[in-house]
Amino acid sequence: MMKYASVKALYRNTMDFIGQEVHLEGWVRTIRASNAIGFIELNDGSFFKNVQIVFDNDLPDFAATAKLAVASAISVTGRIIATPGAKQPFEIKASSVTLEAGSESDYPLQKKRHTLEFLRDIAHLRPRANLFAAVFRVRSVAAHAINIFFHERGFVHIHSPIITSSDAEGSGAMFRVTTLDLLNPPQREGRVDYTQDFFAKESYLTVSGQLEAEIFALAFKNVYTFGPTFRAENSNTTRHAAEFWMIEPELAFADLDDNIENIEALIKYIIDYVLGACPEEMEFLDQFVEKGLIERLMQASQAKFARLDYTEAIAILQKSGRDFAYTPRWEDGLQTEHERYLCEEVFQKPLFVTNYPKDIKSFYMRLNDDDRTVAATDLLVPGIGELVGASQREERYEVLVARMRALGMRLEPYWWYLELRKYGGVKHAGYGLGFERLIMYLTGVSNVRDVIPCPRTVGNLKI
RNA sequence: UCCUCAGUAGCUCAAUGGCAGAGCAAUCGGCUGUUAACCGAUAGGUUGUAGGUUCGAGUCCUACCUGAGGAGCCA
Repeated sequence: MMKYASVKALYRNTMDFIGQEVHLEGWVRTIRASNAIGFIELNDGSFFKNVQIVFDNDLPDFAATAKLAVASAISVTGRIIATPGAKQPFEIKASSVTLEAGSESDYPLQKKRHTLEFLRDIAHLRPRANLFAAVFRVRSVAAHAINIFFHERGFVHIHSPIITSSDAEGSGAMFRVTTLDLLNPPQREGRVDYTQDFFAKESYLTVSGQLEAEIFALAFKNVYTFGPTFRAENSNTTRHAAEFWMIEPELAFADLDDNIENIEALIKYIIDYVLGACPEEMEFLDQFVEKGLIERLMQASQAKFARLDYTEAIAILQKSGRDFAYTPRWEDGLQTEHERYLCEEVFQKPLFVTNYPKDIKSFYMRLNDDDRTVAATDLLVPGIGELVGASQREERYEVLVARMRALGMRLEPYWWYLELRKYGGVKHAGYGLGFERLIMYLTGVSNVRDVIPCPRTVGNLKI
């Protein structure tokens, strides 16, 4: 009895299929043929690996099949044969091969290593390359792991808004959202009159869902957001995209220590989940992208993350004897070279740096008793740098207002944020986890443009 | 935005200031078990763009464009 089979099912339950006739549909990854026998490697998208289809000149349209172009879509009927001793554990002896959609000879993906730069130029085809097949399945599985982690712990998933009227953190340039005619905008007293814009005020794409998440943390206790965020900064590095995804949990009745515990548990959960669910993908990444990747992740999952007070971090840097391009100074914060030294050389594992100077951190972070630092932490991981930015939030109304005034912020746009402090505004804490940076950490891929389906960076919006 | 490096065939790369080439891919042919298959042949070029130096520029100079890496900013 013939049945449809996914390639994943064939690999995961091979014994159930041996000797059976099955039907598959997928795309030709490679094909090679002589005048009497040929081999197709078929990928159906269900699994990282391909299945080998064998066809010989008993097939009525053998000659046409042997000339199939790479990337052609076909459906195949055939019998599963065990092939002990061969590179693949089993193969399919085809009794029929039907062309579903042809391909052309100028298909750019070859059976050889391509540069990442070239593959970025063909972003519409690169998911068919092994590297991206691995990366984007890991990305999907990691996203799922995050949702499971939080739901198992009773967190409520909040869909925070994409369009916002406030510059949430005072951080980063924002993309303006408008329906005004840019060639002839309405004006009033020499300036653009945004009261005539769609929302009757200035509006932007969000740079963070945090402030809105706080609203819901003070109703549901534990919440998280998981969605796109936008930064219009003119930054061009391997770690920055203009559009990226962020996970922003917010925990009420929680302080910085509770926050840190949650972060560490989340990251270990994701690592374990991905290693368990994507063994083929991780094996490939370990072999071709970063040697020792799996070992590195397993160690991170088992070891306790390091913790270091910021003031002590500066002292370590100053005593290191290293010739840094930027001399470590307490009031200047940590430069990339400082973070790398601490994380990759001193501790050699994920590292929480805590209690940063208030003057280099955002207004909403809770002031410590020393009056010069805030209850904030960055999680630094080897190879990536800052993976998570976290803080306990300033829940004391008067302290928050004083801080905002000191920074010259207008209070009016934040009226609701301040009001949260008036009505049962308990201590609470939260963090932002950059999802693309997490995927880089999990896959060993070193450029953010290669872990996001359609990357947006300065001057680059291809697809 | 700043610094550095690089742009030559579809891809990856050669070419001392002196005839623009190879491997892979493609196309055609051969081959009965391949798995980055193999063997033979064919085709493929405004050397990123615009100027300049020179008898002569892929090569040297200037500007610009594009890409990459690093820094700043950040997740």
